[in-house]
Amino acid sequence: MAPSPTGLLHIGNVRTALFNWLFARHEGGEFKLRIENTDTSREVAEAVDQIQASLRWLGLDWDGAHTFQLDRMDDCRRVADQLVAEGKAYEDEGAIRFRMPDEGSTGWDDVVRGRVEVPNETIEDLVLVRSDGRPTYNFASPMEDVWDGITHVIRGEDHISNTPKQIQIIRAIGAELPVYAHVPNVAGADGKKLSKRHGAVTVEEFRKDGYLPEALVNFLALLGWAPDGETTIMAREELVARFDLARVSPSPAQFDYAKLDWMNGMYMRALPAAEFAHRLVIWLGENGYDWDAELVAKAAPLVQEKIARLAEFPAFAGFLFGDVAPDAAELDGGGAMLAAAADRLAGLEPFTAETIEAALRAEAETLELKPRQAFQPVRVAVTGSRVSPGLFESIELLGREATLSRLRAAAAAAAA
RNA sequence: GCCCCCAUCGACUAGCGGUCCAGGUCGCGGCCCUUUCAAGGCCGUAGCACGGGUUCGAAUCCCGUUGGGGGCACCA
Repeated sequence: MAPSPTGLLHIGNVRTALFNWLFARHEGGEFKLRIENTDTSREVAEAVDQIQASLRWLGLDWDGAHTFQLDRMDDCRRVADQLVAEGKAYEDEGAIRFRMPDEGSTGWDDVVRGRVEVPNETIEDLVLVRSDGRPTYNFASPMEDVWDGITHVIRGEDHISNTPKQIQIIRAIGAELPVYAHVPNVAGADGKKLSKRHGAVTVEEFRKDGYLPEALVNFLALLGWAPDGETTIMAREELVARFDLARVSPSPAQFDYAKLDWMNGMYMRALPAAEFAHRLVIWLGENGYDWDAELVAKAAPLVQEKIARLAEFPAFAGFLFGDVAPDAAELDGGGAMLAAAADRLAGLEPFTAETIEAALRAEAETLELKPRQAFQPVRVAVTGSRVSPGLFESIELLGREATLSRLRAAAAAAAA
């Protein structure tokens, strides 16, 4: 994988990186991380650390230390001089340009696209070394592929037009060509390049939105690849075991956030309760919520089946961690039920979901209310919302004291 | 303008000449379950871009059209 250190990792690049990683792990090869920093003017200081943090979070581990393209500046310079000496390149206003052939064509067998052939007359003499001595990407990149013994170059389809240029350079120095595979782009719902206006695009944003890395990886793997058309949920090991570069589709895929949400929900529900609670605690901590970890752990089982992303937790279970402000209009004339519920719960022993449910159902019957009519005002009063985790479990967790004060305040508001 | 790439339900895809009046998943609609919301179960909706070939036979092969994407930097 060869990102340029210009900012946060884009999800489209991650998908490409994932294909590289899956391929390398499946084949028992190595996955290398190279930072392409020959454009010093666009470099962002923290980018390298951020890129590595994102890859680690996703579990895409690379082999050996990461390398910097600019470190090969002198080596590139030497090769360029050699090419000039051989007449294969020439100086041009302080820069060095490669002499592209004018006739014939340059082609390769792309693993995902098949044979690609480009007429040489459409390829310009490209700059190898800038007038300030720094090599360009199109020169340094193939050179590094050769020096690092890269066997497979798996990259985005935007590099297709660079490939014949890089092939010509590698041929000029008499080295062996790597295998090329150009994977399709990832587009937004409108078919255009995935960008901010479509939603989250950087790994950090997905993390902040509460997606699980294993769900994101599973989803991304299916963007342009499928093992058989039937299997959808696949753990990391299964993805590695079944991944096949040749089965990657050549047509671009649209990023479907709704399907990602569904898949993330599947992964969250499949987590052991303790692990789910742990993830919640971590996420809350990373996102500025200073909530009691023990209470979070107790609330976790109540929400595990009901939310699709960790970030939904605060809105859904926040009533356990702070005051609520129910909308009087939503109490829906439940004054009698609210007051009676408070009375019933006041002396209830033990105070458990089971006994709470029995008490409230008994009251509903007394008042001749349907469950829905009876419980909804109570839910609004206690949780501050018409949508919440299970009512009785929520009340038990909230505790008698807070529940009674909320019920009484709401009863008063409903009566007013 | 030139070069390259792509084309199956709204989306992701299976399909690599007959077993496809096209299968799976998401979404969407309906029903069931139900204290809300979800989850879960059942049922349903919807597609081979178009036109020519090749062939006994085409979603599958070839050509063209149309549509979409990418690239034409001393960016990567």
